[in-house]
Amino acid sequence: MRPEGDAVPAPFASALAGDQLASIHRVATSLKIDRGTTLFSEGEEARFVYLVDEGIFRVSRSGESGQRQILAFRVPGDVFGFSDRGDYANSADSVTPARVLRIPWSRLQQMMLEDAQLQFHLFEKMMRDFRQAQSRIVMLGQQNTCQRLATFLLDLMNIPDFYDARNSVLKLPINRFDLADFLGTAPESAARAFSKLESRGLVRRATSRSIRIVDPSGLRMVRRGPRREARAESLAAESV
Amino acid sequence: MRPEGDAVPAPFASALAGDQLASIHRVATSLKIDRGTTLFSEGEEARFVYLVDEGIFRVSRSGESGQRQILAFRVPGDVFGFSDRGDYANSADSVTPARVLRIPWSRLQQMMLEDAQLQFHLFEKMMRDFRQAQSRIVMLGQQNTCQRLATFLLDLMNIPDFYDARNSVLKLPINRFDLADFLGTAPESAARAFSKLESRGLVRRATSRSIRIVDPSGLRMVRRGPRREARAESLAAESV
DNA sequence: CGGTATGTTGATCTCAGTCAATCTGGGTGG
DNA sequence: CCACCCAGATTGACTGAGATCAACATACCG
Repeated sequence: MRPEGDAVPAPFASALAGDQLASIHRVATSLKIDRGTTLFSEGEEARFVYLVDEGIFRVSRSGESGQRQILAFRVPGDVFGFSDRGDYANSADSVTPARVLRIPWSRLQQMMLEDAQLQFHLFEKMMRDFRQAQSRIVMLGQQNTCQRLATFLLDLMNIPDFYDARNSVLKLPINRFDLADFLGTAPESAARAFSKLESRGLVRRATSRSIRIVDPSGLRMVRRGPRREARAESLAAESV
Repeated sequence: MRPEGDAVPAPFASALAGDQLASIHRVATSLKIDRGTTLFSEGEEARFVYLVDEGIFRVSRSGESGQRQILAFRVPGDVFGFSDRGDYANSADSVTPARVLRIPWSRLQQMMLEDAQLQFHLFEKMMRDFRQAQSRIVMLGQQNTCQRLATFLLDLMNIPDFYDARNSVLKLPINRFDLADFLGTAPESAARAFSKLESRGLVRRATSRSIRIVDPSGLRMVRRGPRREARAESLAAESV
């Protein structure tokens, strides 16, 4: 069993081999995307799959009552937009200026059947996304707001684009509204969670988009939650 | 866009073709499993993938503090036990007496690379599981306990094994503890949610494992939640 | 028939959602 | 260049859904 195991972020785990990327390029279109662009919406006919080249995308699903759940953020190397019986099950918009490869699903499907190796890469990507989704189920089912925020911050810290480990400065790619919809909380609760982590000396807010990570292992403690059995009192003094 | 769309349950969506099943049988072992048997636990070396033949399995992940989140129940036709960098990320136990095909992952991997069609079937299964996981993210992130229970019941109603549509009787395959860990609530909250649905005349509890579905469309209303805009008062009277 | 595990209900408390009131920083027009 | 504006962020006060603790009911099983 691996010991502590912060999840390895998807983009760095398995990139496509050069020739596979090349064959994808032959059927794909490279697109420059402005910030805030909607690539597709739930219920639309799913004709394209997208491979992120640069930038960040937000994959979300909305209930009829205005609630929105952000399912995942997609960063370079990630693939999204697979069809659910012909239609998109989710929506996707860019959070930053971005560049993607837009791949016709019919062509990709064809290529997957012809190139089992390529298909296997995509299978592994899908497996990773599945794992990631499962981790989010645990987060939403078991953790309180502070723990969720700690989890989110620790996940981001694995991505060099966002975390300057030298200065312990973490750049947040999203605003509080998106963060709240990702964590499944109200924006106010997200802000309060930041306050709490700050008052415990684990992080320090510089701007709303940039924080200093003061105590990473403290963050990991928060994520794990208080030990229920055996010396629960050591961390039970929540009321600081 | 499809209109109302209760999700099609996994096992009936795409079964493996006969010859593919046959080739899997050649490398797999069919196992009879007693109720309550642990197939594997988180962190163990992931040497086998499992295909459910009969019975129900529980896939779960546990935090250090004793909390357990049930990620999914697996029913006949479902595949589970894929490795996360060599190890199982989750645990799996049988909830009923069961029968599975145990497939060595190395052999399956090999077969997937040789038979792109077979691999594609597994890819589609994985995609469906991924979708299912995303739906659970939405459930846990956005819905209250009653809505979660309604969602669960409606999902079960799509599986003929559990739902006798003729008599509107739904068999629950699990106890309240498992249900609670699945819904991400306390067992008491699950019981209270049942009470509430019953007091609203949507279901009737026969035994703790068998309920009569009185008003399916009412259940769907609960799942959707109150319309926030436009005539919110029509359903806002929660305090019955 | 006890006896234990499960299920339900009641009472209380806590966390997080809601509403409202500032506070802040970045962008704009004068 | 500066005053203003406004969306986003934070904090406070209040409230409600759900967790927790405790009591009781029921069912299952030897």
